[in-house]
Amino acid sequence: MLEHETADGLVAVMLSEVEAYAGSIDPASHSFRGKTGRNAVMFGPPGHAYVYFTYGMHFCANLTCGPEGTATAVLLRAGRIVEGVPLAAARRLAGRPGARIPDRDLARGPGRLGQALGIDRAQNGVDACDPASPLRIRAAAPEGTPGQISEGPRVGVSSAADWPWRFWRTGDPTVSVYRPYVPRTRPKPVSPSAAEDGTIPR
DNA sequence: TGGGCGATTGGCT
DNA sequence: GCCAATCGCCCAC
Repeated sequence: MLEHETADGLVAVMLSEVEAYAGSIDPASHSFRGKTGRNAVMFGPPGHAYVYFTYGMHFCANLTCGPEGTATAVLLRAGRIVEGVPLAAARRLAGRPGARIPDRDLARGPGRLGQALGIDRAQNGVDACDPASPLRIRAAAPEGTPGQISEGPRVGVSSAADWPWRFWRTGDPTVSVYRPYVPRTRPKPVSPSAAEDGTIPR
């Protein structure tokens, strides 16, 4: 379980889905090509939050897990909000007047989970194992039947997509919908004639 | 230094 | 099912 406490209140999430990323040996990992300003936290000690901004609008959270220097982490893909549901819903609905979101969808997906918890750049690098940290892991008794964990390919990665490093609670309705990687279609041609004569490269 | 594209999402056809 | 939104990262030039 993970919780984030801000001036607005506290939101806690029981994680239902994660993905593993393995540093320099994993072509799909942000840390595959070495240490940069963005991924520096991944190279640090375990138990810290690695937050990245993607698609111009989403903050996704990871927890580093391997020894310092290994740049291994788990992406927090989905979970069930167990505390602070009204606050999580308010964050998810901001800018969308009239919309309604089922509770189970509040943190169903990495971008949604980040928004529901109020995660942003300020949490990058914080020690989630420190009880005094605003963003911290919380011990929780396992729910349901032990051993009900499924595994499968990771979502949205363009390389090593077949590595079965996504793990989720079998049958949990808060697990995100799987979408296989699909290459983006190229931007529309700069001129109709260029498109017709096939000079636009794939 | 420029431009393609991403560990995504929500709205519309 | 398809596509726009939106911006920072990072590789290639």
